[in-house]
Amino acid sequence: MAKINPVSGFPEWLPEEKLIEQFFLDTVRKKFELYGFTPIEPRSIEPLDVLLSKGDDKEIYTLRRLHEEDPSAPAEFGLHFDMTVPFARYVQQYRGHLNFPFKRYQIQKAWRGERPQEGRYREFYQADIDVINEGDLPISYDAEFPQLIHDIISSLPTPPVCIRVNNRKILTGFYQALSISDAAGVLRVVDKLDKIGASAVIGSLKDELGLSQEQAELCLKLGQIKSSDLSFVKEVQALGYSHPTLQEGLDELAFVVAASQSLPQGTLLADLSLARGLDYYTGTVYECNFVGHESLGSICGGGRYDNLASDDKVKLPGIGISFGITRMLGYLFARKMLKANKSSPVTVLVALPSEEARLEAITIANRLRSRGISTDVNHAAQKFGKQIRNAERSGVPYVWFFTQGDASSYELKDIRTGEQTKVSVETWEPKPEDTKLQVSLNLEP
RNA sequence: GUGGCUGUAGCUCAGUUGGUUAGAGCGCCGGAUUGUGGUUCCGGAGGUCGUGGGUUCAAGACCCAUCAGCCACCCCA
Repeated sequence: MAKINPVSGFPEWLPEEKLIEQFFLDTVRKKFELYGFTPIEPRSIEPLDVLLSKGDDKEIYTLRRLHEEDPSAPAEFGLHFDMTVPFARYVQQYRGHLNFPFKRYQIQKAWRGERPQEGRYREFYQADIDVINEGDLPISYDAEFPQLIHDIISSLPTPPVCIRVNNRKILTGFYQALSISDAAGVLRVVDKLDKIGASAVIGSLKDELGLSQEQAELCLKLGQIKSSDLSFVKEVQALGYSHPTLQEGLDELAFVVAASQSLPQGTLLADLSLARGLDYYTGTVYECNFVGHESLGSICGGGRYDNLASDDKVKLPGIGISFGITRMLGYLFARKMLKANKSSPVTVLVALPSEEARLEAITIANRLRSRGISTDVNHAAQKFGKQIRNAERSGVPYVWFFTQGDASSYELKDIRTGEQTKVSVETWEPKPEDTKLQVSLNLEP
């Protein structure tokens, strides 16, 4: 092998980190199933025209064969950059085999060619849930997602989440009432309010989009409205403009906010500057941050799309959100904020007293394994001190000692307490906390 | 994709205006401790200074390119 180097944007975890990642993925998966979502795993590649169908400004990794007949021909396939667009294709393709409303989850890697930095990678896990229906999808589905997001984040060893929510109809309806034609442009600018500030938003709206001073100020005022309860409705109405789409959006957002009032204070915030990507969202949009770690950016986001999977005859509206698992982990790992109780799946290390005793050690290990206890045999007949140290370094909680040919000699040392007791290979059981990976959040550093 | 900062042992970092054999702490390995870890003490290994090229009598220090990490833009998980 030639030079070994990392590849920019393609993170690789160490074993302890991978165990933690697996813990995150498992936790999320169980919650998804708890809420009634069913797994699918569409292929990682899509025809380029599918990937580009909702916008052509994507940074896509394309795919080609080394021995292609015509190496200069344009690539036909690309790696998917999210789960939603391929899901829409999947639903259309298998519609006859699916039951609606179809609630599915996908936990897969996605690839984007963007320039990497912390929290932004070229290869990363997304944990994605969507519900899609034929005909109409009631607003009550929109209202379920904040509860679900809060439940999932609460079950992970991360900082608490703040879920910001908005409805695109409020923004587009309001802009129509103001006779603004370039709604998408305004969305893009107002979405940056938190980052660039009020005066820069006004400036961009006027200089780049040609809005009048009055239009720009009204767009800004709308975007500055935030509330954790229903008071945003009156604030919007106080601006003095009405439009059917605007009213529809207000009603929907009010429903979502009202349904989420049982969440802890500060978890849900109606934020009328929130717009998100321009490609397919048509109604409710969500975006989530870790409280106190806003610089990381959004760790979960999504929304409602009414037209993504629809064709001329049948409407297939859907709502989906995606959790940025790799983004969270990269950030938490870099700050050493995650602590695990073990760094190896092994529960028991059988100490090897001599090379001649190896077969017996393997027999002991296999007995334990047959009862579901993850067991390893030390690789060499080292001094016991070293064997204990090996266990300690791998995060293995127990070391099993025996004298060759003497089944009554079995003793088990808990290396966390130093305690050593006589045990039987047929009856000893580890405590649940010994076998189960536990990850905790360390906010101190 | 655009712009900026950074890159010296496994890790965190020193390294004078370019000058001979590149250092420290932690970690790692061995021993004290003759088969039961974590403390202490003693000893040891480990670096073509990210990589490639250039300037110079001389480059870890300067220049160029490239790769990687981070930051801002862009976009979003």
